[in-house]
Amino acid sequence: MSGSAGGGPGTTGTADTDAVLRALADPHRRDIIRLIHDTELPAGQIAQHFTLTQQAVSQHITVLKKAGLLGERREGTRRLYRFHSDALMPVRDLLEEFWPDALQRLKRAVERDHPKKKGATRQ
Amino acid sequence: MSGSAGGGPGTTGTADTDAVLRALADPHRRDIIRLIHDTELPAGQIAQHFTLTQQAVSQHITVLKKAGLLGERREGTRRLYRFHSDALMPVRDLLEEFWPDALQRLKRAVERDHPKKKGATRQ
DNA sequence: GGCCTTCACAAGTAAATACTTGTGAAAGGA
DNA sequence: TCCTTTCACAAGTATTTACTTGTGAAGGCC
Repeated sequence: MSGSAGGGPGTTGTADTDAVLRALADPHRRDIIRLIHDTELPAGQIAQHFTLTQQAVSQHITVLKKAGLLGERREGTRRLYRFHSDALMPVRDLLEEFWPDALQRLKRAVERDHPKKKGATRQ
Repeated sequence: MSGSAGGGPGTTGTADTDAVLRALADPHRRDIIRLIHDTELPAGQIAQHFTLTQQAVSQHITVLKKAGLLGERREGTRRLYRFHSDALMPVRDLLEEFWPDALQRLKRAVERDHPKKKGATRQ
């Protein structure tokens, strides 16, 4: 059996899976992730990139945070957010379960794009 | 820029991505996919596996079908459904974009589990 | 102290979602 | 032909979602 990240009872992390997939199923939230994918950013700067209100973006951030996709670090009055890639485990597990062949293709794609990098796994 | 599956204007298939992720973000629908993952099944038999009404399951099937995750084949009064793994492309692309390291791990996992299988990609 | 800035909490609203019951179309068997 | 099976369409409802405006708490600067 694969993943089983959380410590919840029941089956293999269905609650997590739900939260993560639903969090990702919104273009605004995916854009937020893109913004802070490698750069840590304060909430205000994230909000500036959208036509939404500051509060709306804050709510999106909350959804992402509850799904485990965002980490928060307070610095004075500001709150800096960064992406938590580990939370994508349920998505990976789902792909692995539903479409194992995709992994073979991905493997080849990765080998083509990142020729011979070794053990670059962070965290 | 990765995938870009569809032929739409705008960015990289956001509409598809939304539909697929939202379709997957429901445990009932994921169970439906598990049921027909390798076996083709008529709607009625799918419905029997749930405590929901036949109509509710039919609605879930419609959602999955609209997301491209299910294919329909009519045979007499019955409608047989099968899983369309290609529709998971947006999910794969998302993983690739957001978590490239995961692919490295998957690659290793696949190599461990399927020692030296070659080009087993169906479709 | 007062006054900014940064940001989330609260409440309200329109639309979407996940169901229910009721019904009828499509196909096959008597 | 009528009758049954299989299944989606229709309409109604409760809950959730994606936003809005209003507000107040937390911290830094004068």
